[in-house]
Amino acid sequence: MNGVDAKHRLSVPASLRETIEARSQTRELVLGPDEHAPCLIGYDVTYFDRLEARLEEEFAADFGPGRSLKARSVFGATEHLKYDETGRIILSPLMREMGEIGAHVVFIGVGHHFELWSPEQFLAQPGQDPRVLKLVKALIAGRAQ
Amino acid sequence: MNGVDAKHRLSVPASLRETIEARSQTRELVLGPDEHAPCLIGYDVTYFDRLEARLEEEFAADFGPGRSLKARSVFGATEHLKYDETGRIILSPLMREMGEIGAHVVFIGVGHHFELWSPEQFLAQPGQDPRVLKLVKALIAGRAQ
DNA sequence: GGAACGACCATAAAATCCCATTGAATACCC
DNA sequence: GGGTATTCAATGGGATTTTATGGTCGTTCC
Repeated sequence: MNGVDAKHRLSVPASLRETIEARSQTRELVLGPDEHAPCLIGYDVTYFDRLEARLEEEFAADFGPGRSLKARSVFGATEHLKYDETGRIILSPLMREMGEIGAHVVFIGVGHHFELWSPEQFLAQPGQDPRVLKLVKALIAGRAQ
Repeated sequence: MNGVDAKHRLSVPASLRETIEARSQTRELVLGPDEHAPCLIGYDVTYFDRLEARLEEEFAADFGPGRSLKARSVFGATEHLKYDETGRIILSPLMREMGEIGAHVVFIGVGHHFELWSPEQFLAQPGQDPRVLKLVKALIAGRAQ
């Protein structure tokens, strides 16, 4: 669990940075809303580019309204973020709103992408692994002191 | 959300300028009406060229009324705009009219293109992410003071 | 003349960089 | 093994730069 400071800066965990750099050869990541849960979803730029290409292909000859709607819902609220030498990104108001992000954030690695949760939202989510829940609870308790 | 001043100047967000310049090596963008939504749609010039080529392909040897109708609806009222050192474009009366643009504008990046909305029109559009809506509402409220 | 437009300069706020500190995990050595 | 250096991740805070935007001053074209 990492903190979000008064300047809305957030340290991306070093381990995550490592995999991002290995995959994309950049210090960038793409962040956007998750479609189904109150959290943010992030990936390296190569994965984003593949999504983009797929959509482009799918709607190749389609200048119609379907394209516009779909594209907007998929990409409309994503941001490309570079992190600096110390590994920090800045969370925009939009991201903070969509992820319901407060003073702390939980990073959850999920295979090819990762999720960003407010600890409270994470705990409130039904069907979580009790072991993970226990860990997050412990982390929150630690911060509370 | 960026403001449109009394001279109808509008700052293009720096992040968008960056991708435009990376893709097209120019400080230009193409702006036109969206076919199906009350907003403007913008591209870098290379994407515009690709759209043109795609249309050319689709209608190959067909010079009938369908082609010109489509061409008109896609390219009919577009403008090539250069932005200056400070990143501002000037919105013509036509653009302001077609996009129903008033004192403020919402930029939405959508993969290879972007959209320009009047905040009010954006809110009125069905199927939007409620979290984005909430933020835009807050921005409008903030500007209203 | 004067309205519209463009090239500049000015400024406040926000983003970004840079250095310092904390603190935990690891390596090292006796 | 116990205690102590060392490394590096995470973070705090100030300095610096960039962004968005307001304003001024010529120019051009009716």
